[in-house]
Amino acid sequence: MLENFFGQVLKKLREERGISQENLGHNSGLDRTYISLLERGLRVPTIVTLFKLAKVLDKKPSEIISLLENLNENSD
Amino acid sequence: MLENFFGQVLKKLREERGISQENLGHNSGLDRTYISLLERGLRVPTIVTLFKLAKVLDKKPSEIISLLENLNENSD
DNA sequence: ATGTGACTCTAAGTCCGTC
DNA sequence: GGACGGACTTAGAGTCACA
Repeated sequence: MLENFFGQVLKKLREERGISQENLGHNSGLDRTYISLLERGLRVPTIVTLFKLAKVLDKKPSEIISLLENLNENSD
Repeated sequence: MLENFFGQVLKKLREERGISQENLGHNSGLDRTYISLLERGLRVPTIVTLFKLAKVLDKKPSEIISLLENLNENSD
């Protein structure tokens, strides 16, 4: 369920920044609808995409992965 | 050059564990030739693949990403 | 401002092999 | 044991129209 966890984390971080999917998409060079796919767990990003998103969210990529680890531990 | 950095890190961690590409591939459920592609910087993994590799390498996925960040900072 | 379906295109990942 | 190639299948990257 890593896709879903990533989606949850992404949405949470985005909302913490108070920006829209549209804004995040634009500033990371990704399509708005693609952000939507990620947040709904319908896509799993490559690490390149992870780095792009992290930059706009003002987080280290490793911090985002770390959040994922926490969710992932309590589930398999 | 994120692909190249990931390849370097992967190779380093694998050799530290003293296992072959074949072994890493088998234990992570990935193809041996794909491990080779990753190490040579010809492919970039998804985060799902990252988690699979990290497990066999006995590292946290975030630790691996962290190593990447260090390499990446001094280059763009 | 977002969800969703229906795409196309490219890259992830596999499987065969040779050197 | 690993580099490298070809041919392949699957899934991510990226876009658009519409609700």
